[in-house]
Parts: sequence; structure tokens; C-alpha cells
Amino acid sequence: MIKAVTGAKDILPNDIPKWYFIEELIRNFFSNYNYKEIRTPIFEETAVFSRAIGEETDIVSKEMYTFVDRSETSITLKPEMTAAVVRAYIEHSLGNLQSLNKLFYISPMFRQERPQAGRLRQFHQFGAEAIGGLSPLLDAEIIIIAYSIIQKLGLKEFVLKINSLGIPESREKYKVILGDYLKNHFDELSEESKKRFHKNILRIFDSKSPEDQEILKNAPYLINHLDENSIEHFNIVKTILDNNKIPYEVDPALVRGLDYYTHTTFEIVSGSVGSQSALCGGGRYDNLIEQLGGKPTPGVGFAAGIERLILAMENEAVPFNEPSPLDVFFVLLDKDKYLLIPKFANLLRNVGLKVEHDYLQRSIKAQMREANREKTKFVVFVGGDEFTRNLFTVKNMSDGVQTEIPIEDSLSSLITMIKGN
RNA sequence: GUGAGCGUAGCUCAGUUGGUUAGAGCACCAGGUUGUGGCCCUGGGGGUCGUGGGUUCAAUUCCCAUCGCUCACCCCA
Repeated sequence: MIKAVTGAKDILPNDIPKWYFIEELIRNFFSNYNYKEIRTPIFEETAVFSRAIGEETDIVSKEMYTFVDRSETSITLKPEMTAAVVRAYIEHSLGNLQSLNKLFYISPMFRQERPQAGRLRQFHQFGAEAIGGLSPLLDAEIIIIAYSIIQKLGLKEFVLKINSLGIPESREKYKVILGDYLKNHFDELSEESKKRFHKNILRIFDSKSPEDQEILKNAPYLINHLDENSIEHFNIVKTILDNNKIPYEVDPALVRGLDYYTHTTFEIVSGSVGSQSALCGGGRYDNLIEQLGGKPTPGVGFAAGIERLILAMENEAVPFNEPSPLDVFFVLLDKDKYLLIPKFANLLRNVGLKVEHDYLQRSIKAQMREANREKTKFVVFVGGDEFTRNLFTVKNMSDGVQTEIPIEDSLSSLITMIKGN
């Protein structure tokens, strides 16, 4: 049997209401905060991601879907959105249209990792990028939006972690300090961390190995080696979160695996989705736009994984909106009158009602069963003796009460019945 | 990329210590007297028992390989 590619999943009709529920909530939220939607292509020139995210990161070095197309261009399916948004921002000079662009997106992403609970090769993220402002108001707003959406979805088991990476200058100084400390413990580090020691020393903080964690306990933390401005920036972010009653933990070991972050970084971690627990992550990236060839422009953003949110909601038994029931189901009593059905059904559909009927010449019993399965409010019987008297029989499915209505008046009668129900 | 577990109907699973037409529940379809649902009853369709090879008179059941799925490592949304 031919199947979907590993790590790529069909979203079947039964699950669609969950997606609508989340997507609607997201769009409303971003609308309230005046973020404008942006849609970028599903693929980009590979350099967009390799330059933005960092050549040494796992995403770039081993997880991207990269191929050479027929014109010999290296193409990559987008593994994350920030780099793509920044590319579009620069290409279309969005910064010239207004000094601050508040953007959001909902989009599929692609990373070739081994699938597991909460991890797919094609997955979906929504997120936001506020490009053009240095203010900690924006860092806080981004965090508040991410937190509030997750809260509004009905989730309870999650924690917000924040940290500051400061500016590159203080980070470089700190790396030397961290290096001096770790040098004395180098032999005790895990193999992976030994590699990181040379490639990207900060990422050693991501290690889950107990030996590494033991060593890191007494390590100097970046947050204690920030410059004055970075400290001030971080303090304001925290104050705004406090004022908005957003609970958080400062996690000095929160580093994150993308190279472009400066100042604030944050993550929202779920306690109900298994080992892939990050629901959401983001932070400030003040050097990225320049790095990709734009004018020096600060930015801050986040991304959240929709599949993980759905998983968390299922595991926490959070209710989703039910699909709306049918207003009317036409049951055909006399098979030879089937041509009448579309005419009446479409009249109702054109005034905004949800209407269904049988297409398979099924028995009355079968038609009724389907009407019941679809949680129909009213069944209209077409045919029979009442038809010769110019009447329809209408049955209210919740109480079983039947009434006869004149055919020529059926539209308004039905609307009245449905509205009153 | 590494490791572990699992692959029998659309779904959840039984079962065969190798042997005649492979089962249940749910779902689906058709009936249960003369035009009507949700409960109940009867019947029906649907499986090359993941795939390929081997052992055997005989394999879905044993062996090997392979593919896939799941979870974990890793990384991250």
C-alpha cells in the first residue's frame, strides 16, 4: 500500500475541528494585538536558513530538506519561519512602509528528524515577528501573546522560562570565562559536550547528561555577566510580565539552538506531552536582519508548534469546539421525486443554513440514521400524500414533534423554526 | 544517526504449543410487514494475519531479511 512519507501526517476530517479551533483563536488574538499576517513560500534558497540559523546548528547541519532544482539552485523547505520573514522584510523594504512591523504567520515547517511523540517531519507552527523596535515592550508583548494563547486554549500544565543572552560583546567575554571554568572539567564532560566546547560552547547548557549537569551547577552563568543595558532591558521585560500577572521562571541555562538570538529568550514547556515538551520558543534577534543583508534592524518573535498544542490539549482533556450540526436534512419518501431535492436544499443553503440530503438512493430508515448521526436539527420529508396537498412534513429531531408546512412558504417557516430552536 | 518495543478487518484487540472456510467489539450496509432516527434483534460486506525469502507434506503461527509504526536518546515547535 502506498503511504504518506515518514513523519508526514494526513489531517483527516475528524481532526479538522481541532485545527479550526486553534487557528481561529490565533487569528483573533493577533488581530486584537494588531499583528498582520504574512505568508511566505514553502521553500527558500538554502542560504536564507543557513546564514540566519547558523551553519553549526543541528537544524542546518543535519535536519533540513535541501535539494538542487533543475536550474542548479539549492532549495530548502523551510525549517523555521523567522529567517523567511526577515528575507521578505528586507526584499520588500517593509521597514520603509512603517518603522515597526508586527507580523504573524501560520505555516507548515519541515525538518528531517526521527519522528516521535510531538515531533513530525512536516509540522505546523504559528508565530509572530515584531521587526523594527528595540523596546522591551515588544519582548514582553511577544511573550504575553504566546503565553496568553496557550492559556486561552485551556492548557494548564505549562511553564514559561525566560533568560537573557545579552549582546554579542558581553557574550564573547563570558564565553572565555565559561571556557576557563569548563577547561578544568573537560575530561568529565560528555562526548557531545566536548564537541560543543569548541563549536558552540553555550549549547553545553542544553545537555541532559547528569555528569554535564553536575559540572554546570557551579559554572558561571551568562546572566551574571551581562552589560548594564542588557540587565536594564531584561529587568523591564520582567517588570511588564509581573504587571500582567504572567508567571515565569528565570532559567539561566536556557540557551536555545538557533544562533541569532540576543537579549531575551524564552520557552514555554508543557508537562503533558512527553519528552518533546517545548510548546513554544522565541526571543530577540537584533543582529539577524543586518546579517541577512538588510539595514541594522532589531526584531523579536516566537514560534509555537500546533501539533504539540493539540497533543497537550488531548492529554489534558481540554474540550475542542464540536463541528456545527446540520440545520436541515431532506429525507426523500418517494424515490422518483429525487430531482426536487437540490432545488429546496439549495434555497436553504443560499440563506446560510447547513443542509444535507441523501445521494445514494438509500432507504428512509438509512436517511434518518444519517440525519441522526449528523446531529440534524430538523428533517424535512419530501413526497408522500402531504406533497400532493402541497405540504412538507418537518420533524424536530430533538423532541420528535412533527408539523406540516406549506411548500411555497417552507423557506420562511423553516427559518423561523430553526431560529427559534 | 543510535537504541528498545510492536506490526492480524476502517478502529481497538483476541487467536492458532504449524493443520480443514482466521474471530470479537465498535464502525459501515441491509432488514425487523404496509412512509421516519437515537435503544434492541437478525443478517451482510470487508483481511493475500506488514512485505520478501527459508524450514516443512503444510506457516498467519518457527527462522532470516526487509519495510513500516511507536517511544526514547539527540534536537527542538
